[in-house]
Amino acid sequence: MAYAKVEHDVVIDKLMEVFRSSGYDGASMATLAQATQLKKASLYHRFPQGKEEMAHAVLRYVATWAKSRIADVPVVSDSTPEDRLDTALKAIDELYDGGRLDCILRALSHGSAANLFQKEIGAIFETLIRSFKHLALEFGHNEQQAQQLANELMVKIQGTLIVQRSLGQPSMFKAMLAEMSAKFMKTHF
Amino acid sequence: MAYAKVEHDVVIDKLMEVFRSSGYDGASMATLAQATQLKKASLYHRFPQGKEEMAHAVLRYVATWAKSRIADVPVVSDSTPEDRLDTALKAIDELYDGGRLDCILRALSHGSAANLFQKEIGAIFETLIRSFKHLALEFGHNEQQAQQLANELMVKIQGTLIVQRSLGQPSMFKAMLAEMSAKFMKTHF
DNA sequence: GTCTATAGCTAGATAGAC
DNA sequence: GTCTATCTAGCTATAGAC
Repeated sequence: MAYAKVEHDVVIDKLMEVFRSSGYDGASMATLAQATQLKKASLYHRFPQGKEEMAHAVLRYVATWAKSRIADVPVVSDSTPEDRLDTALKAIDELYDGGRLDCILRALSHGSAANLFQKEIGAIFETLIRSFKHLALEFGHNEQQAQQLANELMVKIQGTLIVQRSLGQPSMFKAMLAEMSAKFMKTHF
Repeated sequence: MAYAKVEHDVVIDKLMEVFRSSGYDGASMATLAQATQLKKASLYHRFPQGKEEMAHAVLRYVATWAKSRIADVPVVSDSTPEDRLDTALKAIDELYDGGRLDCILRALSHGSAANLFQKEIGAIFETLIRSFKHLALEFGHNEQQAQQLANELMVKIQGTLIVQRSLGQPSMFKAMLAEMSAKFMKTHF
């Protein structure tokens, strides 16, 4: 590639920001160009298929993020399960800026994008669920409990983002993460 | 009004269908006209402020629905709390067609609509939460438990709709409603 | 109240200079 | 790789006949 890799990452990050806040249909080429500080024609040079290719690139970035920040935490670390859960949930908290930001996966799941990225988005959700399920197993939960906890975490992340926004109560997200953390650590006897 | 009221309701229903599936930004006047079987100019006659006024009308309709189908259930009925909870949750299940449909409140909460309808949408969420909290109190839950259960139900409705769609597992929504129903009925001692 | 027709604009996308 | 300039299609919105 002829352009610097770091700059490409910055472009991806800016594209993600626009898709996340505006949605796929709400993100225009003009907006995306302004955010990346590139002209529209330059964006088409990097992403010949336009918006759709940009969204794919963003989702590849998110998939990489999920693997490195969530899935690979148990692998690279030799710390306790408590530490690894804390690290993973802190990454989630950071990703959504304490619940203030929309979820990019949801933003690319609706409107005219409903069927375009379904497969990639589903795979990312599955990666996240599998990762948190493994963590739950480490705490001593059985197979079914671990699966339920991981599913519940995903559901509550998505649901809390929506309800918190609509109710204007910015404390819900962090409270939910703390509550779910306690649920993971508390094995039932 | 010069047009029949029943027809107006049909128009509102079709508008809601488009906003829900396409989102606010994805819903074009052409699409809205086609869905209502009216021409664009006729839509502007009924809704002089265009899309924004249509969305407001849809949200007024949803607020009425929430009051009549959820909030007023305890009032109009002299049945048991179990029956009333069942009726309310069946209304929710019907509203989302078993989790297959997007939530209109979420569809009108993002993109360029993010700040346009926040107040109305928040009020509808509050109505729903208040209603389910009252139901929880009837089952003997204390103030704090009832509030938590009602919040959890809202969060799980929204979150399950998203996760179910992305994972392609259409059974999650009904299972979640059944699980939450059990939680409402089971008072902790 | 409904329609046809159209104005004025912005969308996504491309050509071609540098 | 980046840019200016431009195309066509679709968008919101309105004028005015019936």
